[in-house]
Order: sequence, then C-alpha cells, then structure tokens
Amino acid sequence: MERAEDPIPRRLRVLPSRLVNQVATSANRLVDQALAEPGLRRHHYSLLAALEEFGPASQAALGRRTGIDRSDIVAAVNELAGRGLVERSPDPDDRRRNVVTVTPAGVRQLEELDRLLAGAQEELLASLTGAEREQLVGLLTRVADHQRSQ
Amino acid sequence: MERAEDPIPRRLRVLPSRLVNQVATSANRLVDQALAEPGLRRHHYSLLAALEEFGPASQAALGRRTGIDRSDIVAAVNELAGRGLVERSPDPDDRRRNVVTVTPAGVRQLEELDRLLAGAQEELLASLTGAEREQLVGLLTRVADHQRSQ
DNA sequence: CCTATTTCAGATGGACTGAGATAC
DNA sequence: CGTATCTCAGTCAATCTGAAATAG
Repeated sequence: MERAEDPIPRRLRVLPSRLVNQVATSANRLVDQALAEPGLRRHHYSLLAALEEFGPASQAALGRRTGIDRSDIVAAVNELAGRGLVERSPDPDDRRRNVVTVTPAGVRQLEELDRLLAGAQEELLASLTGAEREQLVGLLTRVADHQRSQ
Repeated sequence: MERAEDPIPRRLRVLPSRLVNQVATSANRLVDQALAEPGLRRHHYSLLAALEEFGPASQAALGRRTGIDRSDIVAAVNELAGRGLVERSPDPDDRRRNVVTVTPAGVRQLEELDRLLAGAQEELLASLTGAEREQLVGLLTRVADHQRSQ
C-alpha cells in the first residue's frame, strides 16, 4: 500500500515560481471539476460575475474587466447566450458594439457557481487555517498588483 | 499618461484560485524571459537539477522526480543531448532503460540557470520583504503538499 | 501473462496574433 | 485618417492520452 515517494530536487522544491505553478494546477483541477457539474468553464464565471456587478457591457469592456482575450470573449458569450444566461444585442449608441446583459437565469446560475467555487476553494486550502488563508490571499494580491503595475 | 483602470469584479479579485493563477502567469512570463537568454525552457532546468542532485537516472525516474510527463521528457532530453548538456546511453542492467547523465557543460549551464532563475524570483517577489517571501513559500508548500497527498 | 520503459502521433484547452469588416 | 469593436482563422507552448515496440 505504501508508495515509494520520489524525492523532488531541492532546487525545485522551494522555488517560488514553481510552487505557485503547482498550486495553480491543483486550483485549476478543482475549479474545473466543480464547474463541470453545470457544464461551464472559468471564463463563464468571470463574465457572469462582471455582468452582475457592473451591469450590461460591451465585449471589449468585459475583456478589460476580466482579463479575457477579445477572441475568447466571443466564444464564451456565444456559449452563455446559447444557454440563455446572457443576451447579446447591438448597442444603439455605438453600432460597433454589442451590449451583453445577464438574464435572470444567468443570475441564478451565477449563484450556483458561487457555491461550487466556494467548495473548490475550501478543498484547495483545506490544510490552512482561516487566518493563514487571509495571509495567503494578501500576499498573492500584493504580488499580483505589483506585477500588473510593472 | 494615466490609464483609466478597469475595475476587477469583486468575486474575482479575492478568489484564491484566480489569484494564484495570476501570480503563476507572471512567474511563467518572468522565468521564460530569463531562460530565453540561453535558449532553454523550464523543463530543461528541472531535468538538470534532478540529474545534478541525484545523479544519472532513467527517463522514467526523471519523470517521477520532476513531475514532467514521459512524452515531454523524451523531447527535453533530446534537446539537452543535442547541446551536449546531458548524455543518453542504454542501461546495461535493464535494457528497456536509457541512463541520462549530466555532462560538465550541463553542470556549468545549470549554475548559470540558477543565477537567471534567482533574478526572476527577485522580480516576481519584489514587493515582498524577506520574511513575507518565506511566509508565502511556507503557505504554498503546505497547500502543494496537501494536494499531492490527496 | 502482466508490467515497465521509451517513443511517437495526436488530442486537448488556454493564451494569444493577424486580419478583415464595420463603425466611431 | 486613425482608432475601436467584433469576429474568425490560426499559431503556440504546455499537458496529457493511446498505442506500438521492446524488455523485464
């Protein structure tokens, strides 16, 4: 039953860039599993969250707020619209734009996704106390903010 | 000069799985830039580190120690051997296996990579104090270890 | 017979680029 | 005219799967 664990090279074991990648890989696996239940992916959650919080928006604005590439927005909005979770209509004030709006069904879906995502975070951080989770979020936020400003 | 910053949705801003992905993306960009100078990639560093620390090994053992997939080991060892940084020879004790050995040039290359990688970590974590970097590494290690045991 | 190793060929999802069409 | 938006086609590196060939 016991597995002979292969040792991880010392240089790699404590390399921050590698550690953060390992944790990101676990996070993605857990999140993807959770979102697979309703058959959605990470981009869908990001878009619904942006629409619910800031209201109807053009696809370009959604891209700026979520960090999703313009090309990938197109595909994700197609999928959300196909499920009736958002509506896409031409903007009368600027005819280059589509206005994307979350539907009531989209808001309900977002609330279910909130629960599924919370479960995934819980699994990911199960080994940390509440205070440690806050520490981790704080440190990661500082690093992310600094990199974004570079 | 000032950029109108688009606000990040609250749900996304503090989601641990998303934060860790943002930091991993920055880390990968910095590390890839650093390794581009000698024309290498992350897998090459991982393999050289494993070979230097634990000595000659089969490709399967290298995969277990570094977490690199068996298919990708083949390609990376090809590239390292093509530059004279490792040698690949059949194992006389088990003729299914190749024994991969790091060359003196490989060890020298590894030492240069150590310096380049240290610079990338420094850039990534520039906004944190030394104590905070240790905290972050400790927390990430706990999460990674726990996930590996799941 | 079953398992382990190396290798190749290819699938997969994510991030991104270039260019065209349309409109400001 | 230059810039912004939406869309499609396609590139790219990273991760992984399946299967074949060889050997334990």
